[in-house]
Amino acid sequence: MDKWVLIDGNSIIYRAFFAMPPLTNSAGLHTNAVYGFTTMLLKLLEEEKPTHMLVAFDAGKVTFRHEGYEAYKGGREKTPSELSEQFPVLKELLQAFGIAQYELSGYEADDIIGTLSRLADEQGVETVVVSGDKDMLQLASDHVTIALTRKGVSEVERYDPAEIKEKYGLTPLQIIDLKGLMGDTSDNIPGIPGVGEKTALKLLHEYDSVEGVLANTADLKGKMKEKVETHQDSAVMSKRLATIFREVPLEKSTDELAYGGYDAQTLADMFRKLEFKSLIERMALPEAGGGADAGVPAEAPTYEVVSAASLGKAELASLLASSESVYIETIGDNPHQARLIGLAIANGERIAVLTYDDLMDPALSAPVRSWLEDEKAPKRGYDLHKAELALGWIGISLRGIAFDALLAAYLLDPTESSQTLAALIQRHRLSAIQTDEAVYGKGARLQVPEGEALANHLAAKADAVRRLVPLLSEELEKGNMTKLNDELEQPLAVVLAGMEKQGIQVNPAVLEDLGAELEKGITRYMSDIYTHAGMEFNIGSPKQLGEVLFEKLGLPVIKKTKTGYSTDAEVLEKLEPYSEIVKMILHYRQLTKLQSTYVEGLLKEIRRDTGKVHTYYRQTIAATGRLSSQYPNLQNIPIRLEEGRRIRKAFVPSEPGWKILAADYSQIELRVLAHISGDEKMKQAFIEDADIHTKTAMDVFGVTAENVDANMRRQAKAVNFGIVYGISDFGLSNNLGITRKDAAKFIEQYFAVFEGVRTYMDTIVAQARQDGYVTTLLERRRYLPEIKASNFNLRSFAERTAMNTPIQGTAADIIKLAMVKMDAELRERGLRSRMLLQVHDELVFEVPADELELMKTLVPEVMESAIALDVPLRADVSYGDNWYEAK
DNA sequence: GCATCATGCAA
DNA sequence: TATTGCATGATGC
Repeated sequence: MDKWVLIDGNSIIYRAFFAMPPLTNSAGLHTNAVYGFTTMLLKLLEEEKPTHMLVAFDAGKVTFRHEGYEAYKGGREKTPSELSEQFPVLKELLQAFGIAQYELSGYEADDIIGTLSRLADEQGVETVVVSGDKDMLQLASDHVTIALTRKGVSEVERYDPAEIKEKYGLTPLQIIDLKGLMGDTSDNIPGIPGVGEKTALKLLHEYDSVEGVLANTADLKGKMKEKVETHQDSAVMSKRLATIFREVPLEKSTDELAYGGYDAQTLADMFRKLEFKSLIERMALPEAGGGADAGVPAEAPTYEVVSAASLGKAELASLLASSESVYIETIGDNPHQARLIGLAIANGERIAVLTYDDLMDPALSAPVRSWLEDEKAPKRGYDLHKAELALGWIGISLRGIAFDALLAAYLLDPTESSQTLAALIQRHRLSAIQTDEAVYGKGARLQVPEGEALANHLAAKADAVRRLVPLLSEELEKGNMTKLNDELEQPLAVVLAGMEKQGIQVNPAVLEDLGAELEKGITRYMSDIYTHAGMEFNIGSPKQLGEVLFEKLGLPVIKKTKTGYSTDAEVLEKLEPYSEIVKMILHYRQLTKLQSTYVEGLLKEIRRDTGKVHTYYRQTIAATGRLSSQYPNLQNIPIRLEEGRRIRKAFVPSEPGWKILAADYSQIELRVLAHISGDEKMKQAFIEDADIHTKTAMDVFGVTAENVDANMRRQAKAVNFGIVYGISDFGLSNNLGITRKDAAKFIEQYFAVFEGVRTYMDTIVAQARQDGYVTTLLERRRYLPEIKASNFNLRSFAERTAMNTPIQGTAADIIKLAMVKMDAELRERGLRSRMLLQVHDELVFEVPADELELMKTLVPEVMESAIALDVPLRADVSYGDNWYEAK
């Protein structure tokens, strides 16, 4: 049985372009639309198993539809160059897939598809038409189903005539009448002005067709009658424009559409050119390519893989002494619970592999263990931070970390989504290694091989590190980041591991009591909400909640998400006046959030044996240079509302009589801004240690300190925040609930006062445009390729990022410096106090009573002197019996 | 089982 | 259509 799949190429590539995040290969070619198209193709091939396939394209600019209506498809924005450059690529890709493509001068893709689907219908061939355009529904029939893309491209929704009937109450052909009445702004088809989908459907249910409506205008009333009568011609013309022409003189026989599968080698070469690594992986395409610029194939290893067990004592000792790299393998995302798989130690010719079992055999592993723990034996590796934790939990302390390829790769491009070894190797055009997923599988299918397969993979990774180290070092040097790496990030990794291993004590009783209290509140609100709604439903489901609020109770819809009604807190606050249920829902949300994320979530993370939680700070995630925190995230523990703030009472010292001491930078980001912009007015404010938001209000509103009221200060504060985030009038207006015009006025007034800030913002954007990147005070770098995009949204985002990253990133640099210095201070002074947490602008310690007075001065001193700026840095310190009290 | 979405917490 | 993150429950494949 034949099965045809007909694809509307133009429609799908457009959808793909706007649905996919920007993506370029290393040659700078945009590939996102082609990527999206490809994922859709793969899905179709798998699900439909077509015998015949065709991708149709529009040809030329003028089609028969323009005869008599020149404005057809007028008013469309020009295709962005980022997309138009992908058309030839797509056509090449289709060739590689072996899929037929067709275009015919004077006709659009949908006419070609219309004609072919008519033939399919006549011959009774099962056919699927794929498009993003609802017009295509008119082609549906007993044999032809229409697959419309839905959110993204790879997901489609299928329609046969019955489903169209169900959804619209129309036959496929009536879809044409629908468009005749309602028009289509994207094609510049007018329809009847003022008639939208709702009205059009109502009319069609009554009168069947455009002609039917026009013949019965007498039945209509008022405005509606007037509109329909005035725009009769328009409706008729619109219907004509919307009608897909199904008699195109095809110069192609349907035999030419036969699909015989793709050639794996050809496709792999194409994917490599596009750098679709994940797809090569997913489809298990061959590694080596025949093409000129195909990826670098895996070469025969230049090293010998040996089991450490098979080496003589002397041989092993000499290999360790001359080691060039080490790779330590763990499985599991949380390094505190990760399973240590094994390790490989490489010098040029020989790579020794130890499995976990080998490592647990004291006789065998003693020399390796002492090498790992030897501060003087330099280790060059990959993600040694994680390795240090995993080793730490089995009683081995990793010392002497000299270079970390992951950290270096992050500094070289902190936005790169994949920093895996396989990806790094490929980016540097070194001979390929297998991905972890290919070797281990993932999720439920995760299976670590034994013996040689595992040894070879570990060895390949150790070898990969060995080859990457000199390349990455050199690139760091070129980017002026050697010092940042060697003196800040690398030492910090060790400091972080120490903090993480130490952990922070959590008192479960505090959480359990709070949990019991929350439970009561949750039960109460739940029953109140059910009573008020007149039914029971899952309040936690935005979908069900939306149905209750907006359909059952009829509250006004404020905002929509891409899947339905929005019910977020911002929306609910606007709905408060309409129904008492809204406030209950807000309270319910607040309590359940605390219960599930903070009470239950935190309890789950407490180690049974020690009563502590051990977070994992990730040093290679945030594009700005900040840390992030996982398992649990201790950087988002509630503080703003009292109810949530009480969670902090559970964080206590791990030794009796000790205190929790916390110190936070005051206004560090605005101080950084004052420094890097050099704005005199702002610098002066900090030199005087003024309240910056009040000072801003005074200057922007032109009043004296006494005349700054709370509202003025609040607005000034919002503007200051906006400045740090890369301001836009839209963003500020949204935040302050004022018009965009007023917001723009505010910003203008602000810039009139802080001229240096304006100059800085202009300069940094220009610089980003010129260099392609921005830097922080310590030369941390972030590339912003989209600063040159023609797409307004992409470009604006890049511009805001250019403004924000040097500020947020420099603040991150500074607290990281303070952490490294603080750690050294504690050591050198032989103090027992321990640094436990970092929360972006705050450091948290546990401190014995006899060190409290010293630490109260030492911590802020170290933080304030971490770096000298043109304005003073200020850190406020506080302490108490738990984190809540340290406020 | 897995990915994605909506939501909300922090700086 | 304001910057950077992470965890949760619901949902749909």
